[in-house]
Amino acid sequence: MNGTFSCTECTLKQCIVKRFCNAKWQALLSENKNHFVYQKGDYIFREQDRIFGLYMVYSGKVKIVSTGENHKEKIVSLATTAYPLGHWGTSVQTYLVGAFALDETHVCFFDSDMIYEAFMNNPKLTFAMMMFYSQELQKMEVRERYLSQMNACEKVAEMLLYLKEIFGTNPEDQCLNVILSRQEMADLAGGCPEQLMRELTDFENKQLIEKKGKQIALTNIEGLTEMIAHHNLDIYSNLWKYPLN
Amino acid sequence: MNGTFSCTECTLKQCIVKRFCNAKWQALLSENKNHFVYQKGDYIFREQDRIFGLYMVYSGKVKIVSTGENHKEKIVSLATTAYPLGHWGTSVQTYLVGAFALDETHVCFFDSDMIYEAFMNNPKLTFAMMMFYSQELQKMEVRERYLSQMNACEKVAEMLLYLKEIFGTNPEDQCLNVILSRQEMADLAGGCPEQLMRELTDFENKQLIEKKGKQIALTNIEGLTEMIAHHNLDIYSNLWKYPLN
DNA sequence: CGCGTCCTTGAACCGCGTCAAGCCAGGTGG
DNA sequence: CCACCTGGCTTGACGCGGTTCAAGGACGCG
Repeated sequence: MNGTFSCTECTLKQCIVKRFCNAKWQALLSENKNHFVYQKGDYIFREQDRIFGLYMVYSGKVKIVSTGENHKEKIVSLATTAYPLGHWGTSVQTYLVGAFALDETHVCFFDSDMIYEAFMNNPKLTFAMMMFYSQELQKMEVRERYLSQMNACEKVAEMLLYLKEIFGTNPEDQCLNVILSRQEMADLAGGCPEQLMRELTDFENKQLIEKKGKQIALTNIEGLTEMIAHHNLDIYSNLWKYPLN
Repeated sequence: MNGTFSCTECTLKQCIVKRFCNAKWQALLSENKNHFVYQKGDYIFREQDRIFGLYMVYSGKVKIVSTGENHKEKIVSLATTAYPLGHWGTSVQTYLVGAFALDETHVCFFDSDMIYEAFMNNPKLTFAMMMFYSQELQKMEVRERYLSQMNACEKVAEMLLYLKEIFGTNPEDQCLNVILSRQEMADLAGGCPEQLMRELTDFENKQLIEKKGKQIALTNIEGLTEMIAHHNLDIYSNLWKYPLN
């Protein structure tokens, strides 16, 4: 697919391009952008890949990963609709992280030259993008602190709430709208799958969650929140929300 | 001090304002900015303080901290000349982190209204600031991964190299150009002072460093780098450098 | 039906944080 | 000028949490 999705006709209200570009630039970007579709399990880009432009998620679910020794992965963040991917920059030429589709994912792609011109001609777009990065960085700083101070059980609780914040839950059965392997959940919580397992069964015994096959229902969100409240996360309620609302 | 330091006459080449504002805006900002001096031990701002504008470090040494339960601090980053402090934003009204002077520190302060106008009228300034945040965020993502995978000894090595990267070493005796308490080093490495101590004495026995009172001399930087190289930090060499050079 | 992959649980080891006690240095007051 | 005191530094011993290792179970697919 190429250029089949028009920005001017796009109904995505959160999109930063849609919101902060004037009509002329919306049309210009729309004409020249690409629209790609990735299947569950595809890499959108990998660590060390060259950067050619800016990816914006149109729909779907993405994990952002960084790989350590022995190919041990850490999921450093999650992305969905309206999130930029991989933090495009001009001085760093290659991605330091990888982006992986957890589900069928549609992305818009703006090549570097074009998006640079857009930034130069739409101050509000550049400003909004700066705000986005600035706020993500603030969150990350607080996150660095609490991840270093939480124990395994708290990290798992935090992970579940983070998943809920980004992908949401099904209102009917409270199930998370995403399916991850135990390994992936451990990569996100920052532990090993065995320990993750123990915490999950423990949570189930305490009736905080319910395991339904690969699905997880969050039956007591307040209970989970209380478990980690003492880490000075009163800011938690809006910590992981999309920052430009 | 107020308005005594003129941007137009400033010789600081790294300053983002100096580099990316036109002459007219340099003069305008210069007239209306404030210049503050903080002594060693002063807070520039604390967590939860209201945000009134943007701080830029003119000279000195600053630690950025986040506080957890029982007032346990984590140093989430360090800042020196030309670094913005606290990630000014319009939607978040209060700082999520605190900034603390480790040494006599001079800062320029631009109030929110003024800096907003500057951003709207100087696309290259906004763009450069966006790039700064974008790159800091990338570093932070990789950092989140390796901090979660390193053991105590590696974290201490990483901390020492980070200190060198930001504040540098004295070419004569290789001593770090900054003095921190054991507690602060532990807050930075993400451990307890006792463990930090053990690693430092261990490093000294291995002739990687030398303790000279409160000073620390890095006598074998390559050795320290090798200790953590297996964490896929080949990007380390420029990872913590000031990103806009 | 058989195989493979992931999930799950148990057991053992060990790294590191906690606690406690001694040490050293710098500051203060007699 | 020296004795005392206080706060940070240093080292040792202990115990717990979590990772690792190993084995059995469940599920899906050919």
